[in-house]
Amino acid sequence: MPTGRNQRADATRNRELLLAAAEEEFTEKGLDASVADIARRAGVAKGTIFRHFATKEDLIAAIVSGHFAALIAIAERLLTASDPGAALLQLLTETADNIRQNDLLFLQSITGNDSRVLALRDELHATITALVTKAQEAKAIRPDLTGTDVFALMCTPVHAVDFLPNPSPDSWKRYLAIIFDGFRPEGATALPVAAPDWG
Amino acid sequence: MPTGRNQRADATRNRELLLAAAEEEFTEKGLDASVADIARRAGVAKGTIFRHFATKEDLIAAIVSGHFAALIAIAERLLTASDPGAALLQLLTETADNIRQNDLLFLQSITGNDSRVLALRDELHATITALVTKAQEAKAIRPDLTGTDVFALMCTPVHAVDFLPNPSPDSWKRYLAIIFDGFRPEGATALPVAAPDWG
Amino acid sequence: MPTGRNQRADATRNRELLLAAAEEEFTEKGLDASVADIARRAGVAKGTIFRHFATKEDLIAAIVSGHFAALIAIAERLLTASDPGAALLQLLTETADNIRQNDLLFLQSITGNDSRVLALRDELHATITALVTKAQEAKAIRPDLTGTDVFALMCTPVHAVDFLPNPSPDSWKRYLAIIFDGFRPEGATALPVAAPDWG
Amino acid sequence: MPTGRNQRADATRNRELLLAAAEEEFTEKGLDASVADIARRAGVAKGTIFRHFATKEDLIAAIVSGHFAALIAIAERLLTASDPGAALLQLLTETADNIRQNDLLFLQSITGNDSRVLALRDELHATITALVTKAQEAKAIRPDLTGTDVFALMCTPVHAVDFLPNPSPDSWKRYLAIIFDGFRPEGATALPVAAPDWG
DNA sequence: AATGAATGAGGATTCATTCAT
DNA sequence: AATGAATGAATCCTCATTCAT
Repeated sequence: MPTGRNQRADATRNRELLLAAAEEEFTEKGLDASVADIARRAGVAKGTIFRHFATKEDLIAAIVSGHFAALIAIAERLLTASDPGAALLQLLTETADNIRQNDLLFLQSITGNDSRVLALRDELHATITALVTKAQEAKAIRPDLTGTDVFALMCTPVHAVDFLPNPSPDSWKRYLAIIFDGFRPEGATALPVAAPDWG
Repeated sequence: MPTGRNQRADATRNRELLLAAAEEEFTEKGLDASVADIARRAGVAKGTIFRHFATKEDLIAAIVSGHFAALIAIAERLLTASDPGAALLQLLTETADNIRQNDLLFLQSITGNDSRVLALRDELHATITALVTKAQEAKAIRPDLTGTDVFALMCTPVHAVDFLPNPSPDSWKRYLAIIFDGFRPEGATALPVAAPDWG
Repeated sequence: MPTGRNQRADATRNRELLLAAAEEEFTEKGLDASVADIARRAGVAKGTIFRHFATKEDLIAAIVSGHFAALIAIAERLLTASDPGAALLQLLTETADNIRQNDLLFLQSITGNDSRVLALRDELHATITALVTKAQEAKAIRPDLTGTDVFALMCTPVHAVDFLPNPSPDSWKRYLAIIFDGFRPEGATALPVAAPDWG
Repeated sequence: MPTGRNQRADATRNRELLLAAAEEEFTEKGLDASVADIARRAGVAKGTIFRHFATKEDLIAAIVSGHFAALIAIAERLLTASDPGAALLQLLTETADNIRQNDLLFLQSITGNDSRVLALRDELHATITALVTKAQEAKAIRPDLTGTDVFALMCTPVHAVDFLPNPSPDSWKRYLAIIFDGFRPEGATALPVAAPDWG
């Protein structure tokens, strides 16, 4: 016996289906994935997509927001870890793993105006910065590194894999290890340019 | 009255104009830059573009080929340098600098079928591998690194900058330095996964 | 707990709310006013509108019917006035005033098939014809004018205002006066074409 | 042997075909006539319409402009007539005749921002005002009438016909005669409202 | 070889209407 | 009776590509 609650449950399910379908389509076809294809993949009518997301851009913002939120959760959890250096490496590992399945990095380019996305991005940046500071106090990473640097480099291991002819699903771990080795405090080269501002 | 020779000269010039205009447009607007805008920027008619490049994809392949060729030239020149470690760093620096001006990375996604582009990419990969080997023989970089690894990581300094809210034009130098620090042989962490195959 | 009676009362109220909201929306946005906006303005769900009016066209027909009914009431009241000429002018004045607030003229274009609207229109035409005849018997207006003529010209004062760059709300009175001056019997020009048939 | 000139001639012809088709479609279906239908009627592809008119609104502006230009030509020609009163009547006659075939009055509603249309409208208004002044100096029409009044009333004879169940193509002449009788100077009623401003 | 007009498939979005709850 | 989610046809417009000149 379906209640009003059930109806809402159906709509919620459609929303999830759409987000999932959109992620897959965007991953496969990039930003030009069509709303029609997303709807088809989700098994709903084209119009339904606009009930849930007023605009294609809104849909993208929702996806990006979801990922940022997930990354924030990861980072906050790691903030209480006992070994700050390991925690930072763990953050980068989980981040890359989260991103690896759906490389939505390019989606960010469109969400530059969405205040919700921007707020989440700032929050993630702040949490990462806190983690970086802790790791530096523990002398686990080089002292000239900033949270902004880590934020910028966070996705590069996954991205590096994209330039390979036959990307294997695990190679990002290799590139993360190399980059993290660049974070070591011992024998670090003096950096040629000052750290970029965040805001 | 233009002679056959002159006409050919004009056509060649148009080709160059179109390639230059296309690079600028793609840099500014990404893959969605329109053929019409490129033609307008080059100062030729829309139809002319298709006389030179059968397809928008062909045009992109031509651009990407040009950049690969430039990178190959750089790499080959550095092959004869006396300090192989410095040469490798120099390669990555010049590559990033070359890319920074016209980020054509996204263009690669489309050229996966173009045999000319693939051949050039293979050639670049081979030259980089030779440089890497020399640097390893000189013990300038860690021995577990492969040419494929360097190829994959080559663009990441530039890409990292794209994730910053206010990208400053020089920040890639900072990220290249950090990543290159990860190439140091001393105290390198054992890499968790094997190097990916190239072909 | 609403009883059957209460529910019916609610439904009636909803119908009125919808009609009022629809008039406002149509006035503001023309025929393209959306059913969704009307529902929102009325404070009911979109589905409810279709319980009351099977079709958007039906809703429009209901509005037009209401206005025709109002005009009929005005005309019938004036049928008993002592000065038939003044009564005719009064009819045109009240009509224009009624129309001015909600220009529903454009709505008529759609209701050409609705028998209820057509019947009301015929009734209004008949009443106007009676008023015209009385005015002619009193020699207040030119004898070659027909009820059909007056019906046709009835809305023109309001419409004339629409062609002005800055319409002022009272200008229709000016145009009604001018047109009504064309109704004067003295010195009337012979009309070049016969009066149109009504049905 | 077709030259560049011929090609241009073809394009010009398509432009005319499109304008004609658009007028017919708009006349039949109102502002909601679809671009696709217009293209089909003109016998060209949908895309062609946008080569000639960047926007549906632009197309409408072109139509309205054409009509305003025609009316201006009529008015200017009549400015030199010997009998100014007859000239004014003639203007209204030719205007109505011009408009009768394609009632594009409603199209004006959309062109409120198009400076070209606005300029033509102002020019027409000015010319009409000149004609009115001349007619008043000749005591052919009432002295309290303005060019703005005539502009506003210009289309009403045609519009009146639209409210008839079976509009006959000539009835507008009847309504023009009636309205023009309202312009007579003798026995004119004092107008209840001041003449509206133009700009 | 160059031009630019024409083509038509494809894209995002809107909206009247239907339907499950 | 009311709700609001889902539908899918229709709309304006864009753009790579073709073609007549």
